Amino acid sequence: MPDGAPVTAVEETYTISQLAEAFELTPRTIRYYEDEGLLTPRREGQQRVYTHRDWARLKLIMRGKRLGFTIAGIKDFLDLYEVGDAQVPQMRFLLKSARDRITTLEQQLRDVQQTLVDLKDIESLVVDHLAKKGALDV
Amino acid sequence: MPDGAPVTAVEETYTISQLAEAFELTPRTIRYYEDEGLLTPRREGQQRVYTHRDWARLKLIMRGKRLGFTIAGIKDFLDLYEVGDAQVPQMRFLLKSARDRITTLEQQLRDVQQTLVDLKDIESLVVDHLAKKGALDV
DNA sequence: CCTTACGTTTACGTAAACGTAAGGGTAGGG
DNA sequence: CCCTACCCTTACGTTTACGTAAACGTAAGG
Repeated sequence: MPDGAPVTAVEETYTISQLAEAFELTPRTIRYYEDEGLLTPRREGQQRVYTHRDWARLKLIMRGKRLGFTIAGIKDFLDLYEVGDAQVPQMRFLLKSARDRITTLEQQLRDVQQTLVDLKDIESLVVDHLAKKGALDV
Repeated sequence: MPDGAPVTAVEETYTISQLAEAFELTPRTIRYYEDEGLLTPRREGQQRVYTHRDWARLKLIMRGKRLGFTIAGIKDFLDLYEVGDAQVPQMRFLLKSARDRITTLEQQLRDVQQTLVDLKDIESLVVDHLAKKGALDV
């Protein structure tokens, strides 16, 4: 190992369109998330430079979207992951936020499970119906 | 029991504002759902008359909203419950819809569960932090 | 008869989450 | 040097899911 080589590898970075393609978004959308404070990429001149940290955040953002959260809701959620450097009153606030969100997620969990039960009932009902009609291929 | 009494009780009905209060919606919202084809109440003169069937549909609508579905998505979902009187091609379509929706719901289930794990981690992390700082009351 | 409380329709307003176009900068390749 | 392919900002357009206001009908109560 040559002298003076950095201990940590040079961090891998991404352009906006690389991120866009990876997450099947448009650059416009990613800039929008920045406007809303969900991402804060470094700048090189005018260009945005994204790191694996932004990548991770985008994964959380996409998950939040699949759960039907609003962008503002996702922002609050992301803030919860930044607990490290918070003072006591701020941490109390975060704790309450986290617990509130846990409550609604537990409701959502029940809703998803019940809906899955309903849909599977419907599915077998339809399959039976089709079977009787002689349209046998499930 | 006097002669000629109806076998089935007179069906209980609701006004729009009764439904609105029960589900914490506004009448405007309920009329909107009608515009979008989610509800089709009977009319008495000009007034809408809702039955327990509409009540049940509204419960499903609210669940769909908690799951982050769009109104159009909820409409498709409600249609699945109306399988009874469908012809074979229509039933094939419904079957595919149901299965698609099951797939995304199973993804949503995983998302909810993972997010709950994350949030509970964060919660205990914050609690520990507060404990160390002497702010002991959990 | 007048007010209050409900219901109705029609229609414009609004917030959220982007899409889309206009106009311009920069780096590399032929 | 020009073209292509990116990047940027600014700003107006669009869809969804209602809110809100106007203008009116009707039945009950004082």
